[in-house]
Amino acid sequence: MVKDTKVRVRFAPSPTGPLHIGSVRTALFNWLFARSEGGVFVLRIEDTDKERSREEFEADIKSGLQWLGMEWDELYRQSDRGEVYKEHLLRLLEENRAYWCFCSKEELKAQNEAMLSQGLAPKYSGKCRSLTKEEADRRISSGEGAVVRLKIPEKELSFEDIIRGKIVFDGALIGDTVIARDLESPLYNFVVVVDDALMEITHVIRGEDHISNTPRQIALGEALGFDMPRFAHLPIILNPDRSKMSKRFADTALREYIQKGYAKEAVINFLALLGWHPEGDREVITKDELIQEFSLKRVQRGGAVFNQDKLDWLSNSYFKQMNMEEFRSQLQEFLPEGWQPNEVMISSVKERIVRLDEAKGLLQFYFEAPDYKTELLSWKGMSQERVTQSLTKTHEMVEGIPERDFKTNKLEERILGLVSSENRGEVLWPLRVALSGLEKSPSPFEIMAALGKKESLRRIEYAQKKIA
RNA sequence: GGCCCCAUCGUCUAGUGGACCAGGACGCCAGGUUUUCAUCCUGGAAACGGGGGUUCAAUUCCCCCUGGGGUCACCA
Repeated sequence: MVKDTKVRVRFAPSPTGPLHIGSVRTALFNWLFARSEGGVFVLRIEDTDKERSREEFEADIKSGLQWLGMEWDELYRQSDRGEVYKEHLLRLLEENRAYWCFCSKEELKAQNEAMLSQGLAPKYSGKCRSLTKEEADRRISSGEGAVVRLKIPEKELSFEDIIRGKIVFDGALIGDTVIARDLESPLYNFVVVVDDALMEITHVIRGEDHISNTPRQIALGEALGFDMPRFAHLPIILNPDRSKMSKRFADTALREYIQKGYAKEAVINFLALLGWHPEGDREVITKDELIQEFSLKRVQRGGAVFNQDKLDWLSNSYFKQMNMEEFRSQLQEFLPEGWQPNEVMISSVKERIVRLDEAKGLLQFYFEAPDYKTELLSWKGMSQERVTQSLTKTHEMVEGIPERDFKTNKLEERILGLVSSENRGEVLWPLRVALSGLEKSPSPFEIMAALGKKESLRRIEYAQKKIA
C-alpha cells in the first residue's frame, strides 16, 4: 500500500537529563530528512515518567535544538495528552486486547531471574491473562494494585527497516508487555504508538537501541488497528572501546559543547558524518548542502565511534572560514568584561582556535603584562649575556620606529631589515617572549602592533631587568 | 544466556561482481615554509576478520564460524 502523504517525522526525547549528543544526532537525521523531503518535523516531549521528567531538561532540549538551528514545526508534550491515552487504554481493555495484571514486582523479579539463570529470555508467564473482567474489576475496586498488560500474539512480528531490511521477531518469545501503571500512567511502549499514529508520523527514525521495542509496538499498533509508520534504525554512537557512548570517554551533553564554544556548524557537520556520508569525497558540508544531499539510503549500519579529533579539526576549520564580524560576536561572549580585542588579535585567534573557551588564554597577554620564567627568554641555549645583548639591540630598534609604523607588516619590514638572517631567532625569540611570556604565540610583530609602542617598550624593559 | 543488529586503514568512511595490487578525511610519521606554536604545502605508513560456496571473476552475492554491539523495567 503506497500512501501518498507528506513526510512527517518526530524527535521524541524524554526530559530526564540534558540533551545527549546521540539524541542530537537522531534529531538531526530526522530534521534533515524532513527538510529534504519538504516534510514536517515534530518535537514531542516524552515526559510520561513524572518522577524523572523535569522542566529544566525540556528547556535544555529546546535551547539545544535552537542553538543548532533545527527548528521544529509542531510541538507536543505527552503530559498534556492523558485523556487521549486513557481512551485508548480503555478501548484495549474493553476489547480484551489488554488486561489487568496483579502480579507483584517481587514475584515478577523472581520469575525473571529464574528464567535468566536457566538460560532463557525473561518473559511474563501470562498468569493474569486469563482473569475474567469481573474478577479484575472486583480486585481493582477492592484497592489491589494492578498494571495493564498488552497481549502479545504468538506469531511472527516483523517489519521492513529502511536501513537494515527485514527484521523478524518471534512474538512467542516476547511475553505480554506492561503498557500502563494505571489508567492515568501510560508507559513508553504504549504512548509512542498512540502518538505516532495520531500525529500521523510517516517515518520513525530513531536509534538502533529501539529495534527490540519495535515488535511490541507493532503488536500494539495491530491491536489498536493503526497503520504503522516506516522504521529506520540508526547506528548508535560508540566510545573508542566500541561500547555505547558514555561520559567516561567524552562529553555526552550537547550543552557541554556549547559551553566550550565549539562551532555549531562543526557540530552539525560532524554529527551528520557519524553514520552517514554524502556521495563523493566531501567532508566539510554546510547545513544547506546536507539538506540537499541527505538520504536515508546512505545511512551506515554499523555503530560509529565518536572521534573527538575530527570534531576539533572541523570546528577549527569552520572558525577559520568564518567572517570577522560573526567570529568577533561569538568570541566576545567568551571573554572577560572589558576585553576588546582588535582585528589583529582576533584573526590570530581565529586561525588557531578549536573552542571559543580557549580564547581567554590565547589573548590574556595582550591585556595583562605577562610573567614567565627568565630562562624562557633564551633561544636554543643562548647565554644570559647574549639574551641581554639581543634585548638591548631590540629595544633600540623598537624605540627608533615611529608610533605610526606600529602595524604588523611595517614592523616586520623594519625589524627584519635590521636583523641579519642568520641570527633572526636570537633577536625574535627573546623579543616574542618578552612581549607574550609564552613559548607559543603569534609573531612579535603582530603583538607589538596590538600593544603599541609604549607598552611594547615597557615589556622589553621588564625582560631586560629580569635577565640582569 | 535468549533475541536482534553489525563487520573495509587506529577512527569516520567511498566502494553495490571485473574500472580496486581498494579512494577520501581525521589522526599519526617524515620533509618544506615559519624566530616558536598553529596554519599552509609535499610525501609516507596504514584496511577488505576467518572458512566454505556461487561465478570466467568476488571487498561486493549466499552459508557457517569468529568478533563486536544493542536489548531483555511498573525508564524512555
